[in-house]
Amino acid sequence: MRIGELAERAGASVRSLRYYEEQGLLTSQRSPSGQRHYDEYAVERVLLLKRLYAAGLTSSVITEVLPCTYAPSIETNDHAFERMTAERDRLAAHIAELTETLGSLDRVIAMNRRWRAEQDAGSNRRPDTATGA
Amino acid sequence: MRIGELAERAGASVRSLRYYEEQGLLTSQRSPSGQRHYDEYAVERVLLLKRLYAAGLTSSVITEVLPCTYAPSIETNDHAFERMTAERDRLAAHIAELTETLGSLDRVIAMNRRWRAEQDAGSNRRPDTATGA
DNA sequence: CTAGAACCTGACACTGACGTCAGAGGCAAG
DNA sequence: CTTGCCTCTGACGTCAGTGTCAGGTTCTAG
Repeated sequence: MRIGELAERAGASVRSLRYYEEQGLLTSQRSPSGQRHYDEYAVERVLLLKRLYAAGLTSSVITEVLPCTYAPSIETNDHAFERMTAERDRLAAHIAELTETLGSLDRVIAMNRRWRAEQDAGSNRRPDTATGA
Repeated sequence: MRIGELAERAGASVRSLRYYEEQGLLTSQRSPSGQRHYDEYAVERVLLLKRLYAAGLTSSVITEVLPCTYAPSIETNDHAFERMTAERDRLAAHIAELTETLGSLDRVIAMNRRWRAEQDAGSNRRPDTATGA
């Protein structure tokens, strides 16, 4: 399949796919005329890349980590494996933090709901202390 | 307290604090000479700002949302409240996605662990299909 | 064959939350 | 008064992923 189809099927822009290749994250077979051709695996691969990007990994980090998911030769893998687990932990911590923030938002929302309920009951304290920050 | 102390106590850079003020997210009393002075509440406020930024909110979104946590007059609040709940939902969805990604990483790590266990048992299939992407 | 769509490389633009530097003024201690 | 640290404004730099435009080639349908 060519780049346009891959882009559509993986939900990425053509520009992004070329960028991923430029970063060494995606490979392609080139036709004699220079056009990129991909196999079916590429779709999954791009989806994974998108997820890793969404998880806050940078191109270079993904570069370090990808060998883990691709060609698991023990040699290339030692560093990649370490990096992978490190990023896993970082992500887990980040999720925990976001979950706390979600809790803060929920508290603020709850307080506002209460205020809206007593709309004209004339209570007016500062909610700052309720953010849990 | 002056900006340097606030920065230290809130774990932000001086540059960031000035930026927050520029974005209308943080206010300060100015001394006659123009120096910024903050009260105790500012620390909490900056911590909240940091969390919101970490949650992926942009300055303009925080601007829309902040009235909710600050001066809950019903008027300013209507839009802010909507935006707040919308952002809450967005954050929840994002956390869900990150959690899935975490699962993907865990699967990849688990596979790698197995490979490392059978180090020389000569099995060599592609792990691509195990990413769950 | 020909029109139009898709592709190529290369390069510059943009966004957003800062870092950082420049040049100038404020402020407490010796 | 001076030394040294803190602060001020203003402006430009950075990073990373992507949009977008330019100018040219390649594929495909009619």
